[in-house]
Amino acid sequence: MITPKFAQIKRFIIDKIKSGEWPEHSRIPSENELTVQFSVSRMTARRALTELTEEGILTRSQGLGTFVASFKSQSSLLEIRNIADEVKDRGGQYTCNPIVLESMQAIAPIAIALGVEVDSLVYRSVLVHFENDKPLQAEERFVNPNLAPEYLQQNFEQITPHEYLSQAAPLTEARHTVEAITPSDDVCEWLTLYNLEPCLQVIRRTWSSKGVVSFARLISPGSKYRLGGHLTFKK
Amino acid sequence: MITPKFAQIKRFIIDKIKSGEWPEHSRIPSENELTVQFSVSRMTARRALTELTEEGILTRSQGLGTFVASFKSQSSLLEIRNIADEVKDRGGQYTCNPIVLESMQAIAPIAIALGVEVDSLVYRSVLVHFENDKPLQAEERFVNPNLAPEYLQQNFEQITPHEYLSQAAPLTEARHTVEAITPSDDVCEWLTLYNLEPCLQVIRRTWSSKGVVSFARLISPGSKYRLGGHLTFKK
DNA sequence: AAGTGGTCTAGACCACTTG
DNA sequence: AAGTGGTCTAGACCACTTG
Repeated sequence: MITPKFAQIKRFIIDKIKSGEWPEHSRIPSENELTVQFSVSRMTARRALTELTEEGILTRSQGLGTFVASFKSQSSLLEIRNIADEVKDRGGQYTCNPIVLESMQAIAPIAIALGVEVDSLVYRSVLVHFENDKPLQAEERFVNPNLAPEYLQQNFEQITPHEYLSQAAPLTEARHTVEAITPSDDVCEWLTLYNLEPCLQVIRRTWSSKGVVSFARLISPGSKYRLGGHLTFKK
Repeated sequence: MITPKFAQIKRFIIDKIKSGEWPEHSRIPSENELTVQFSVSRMTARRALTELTEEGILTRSQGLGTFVASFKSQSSLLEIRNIADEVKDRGGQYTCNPIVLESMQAIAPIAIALGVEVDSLVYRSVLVHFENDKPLQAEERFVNPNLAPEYLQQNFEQITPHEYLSQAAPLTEARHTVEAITPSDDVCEWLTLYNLEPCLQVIRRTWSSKGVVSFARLISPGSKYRLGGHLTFKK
């Protein structure tokens, strides 16, 4: 099996919604109807509906049915933006300084995050993104070599890791955590921080259809970087 | 049935993690082991593990097992959640300590953020949210009195400002910025921080159909709070 | 009464990892 | 070879909403 059945049903529903055939707030087929239509068990149809509900695309009501949620509520607080574009968009001069580019043996937490075997080879890059020659963000990234075998051959002064990986293995999913940290010695060196200024750390795992592509720590001085977001609610 | 079985298993796992019995990154029982232990079907044990994984509490690897993820509190960047629910959902005891509840004259930045005239009266509240009697988040909020005239009469030990305002003036829109800061003296006092630990600050403006309802600063110790997010890409 | 979603069972086959 | 998580089946009973 290449694409799981529940994923096919999700795709089918998303396509109906995107095409406009199933408008906002309209009722969509019930679990039982999908069960017949796709010749699957109810648990499988249900999984598609449950996941789309968690993703904010559908809403469900016991006894009533399943409905298309409002489109507006789907905007995300954290867009995945390419930092080079971000800097250029606000008129800054973007440069990048690669510091490390290597293969290494994955210790357990990295192997687990990447979904590879412990001690297998993974790629690691460390680079610093500059805005107008001032360090804006340090990026330490671990890459699954199976999904991006030519990662180490790239010239990261020309293309950001995020740009390259988006081409090499199209993203299907990302998870992040955001926290405030005291920078480690490494980070202070990378960002040339002389004081222990609070830093904003984003940890991001990205998936393509074949699995986890990479696992990155993005660290920026608190005084120079913030994240912004915008949400709209239904009704 | 009062508490579903999958929820009981989730609670069991969370308790083990909170008690320290199952430390960070340790392996926890497999689906099959839980199946025996709780006399449930594998699908039910699996549901508990799947949901905890989506909540960022566990990580899973095919062939390897299921592991405890890091400890810090998580919240979704993609939705506006009520902090009381967030704490309760992970099995913590939620309490709230209101510190300030007053009307004041709006200085310029606050008046602008709220869309009212400079020097007009606005409401201000400061309260601290506790998880298991430890300060988790300080909240300083400025409220537009035209849209929530009875704000100061509420008992914020019973209902959070966010809950109350959601009822009083249904939200239509929110904007936030997230950044890492060094806590001010005020914040250190509110959170009883003795060191200048980096803090995560979320600034949030919320709108109802009639305008800006409130403007809040939510500040949490970096060691105790993180935001999490989950994105799915569509094609 | 009929349909909906919510929970659950007791199986099955599979891909993946480890000994 | 044995254990792990990932997908799936064909049923079941339930609470809830509607006609």
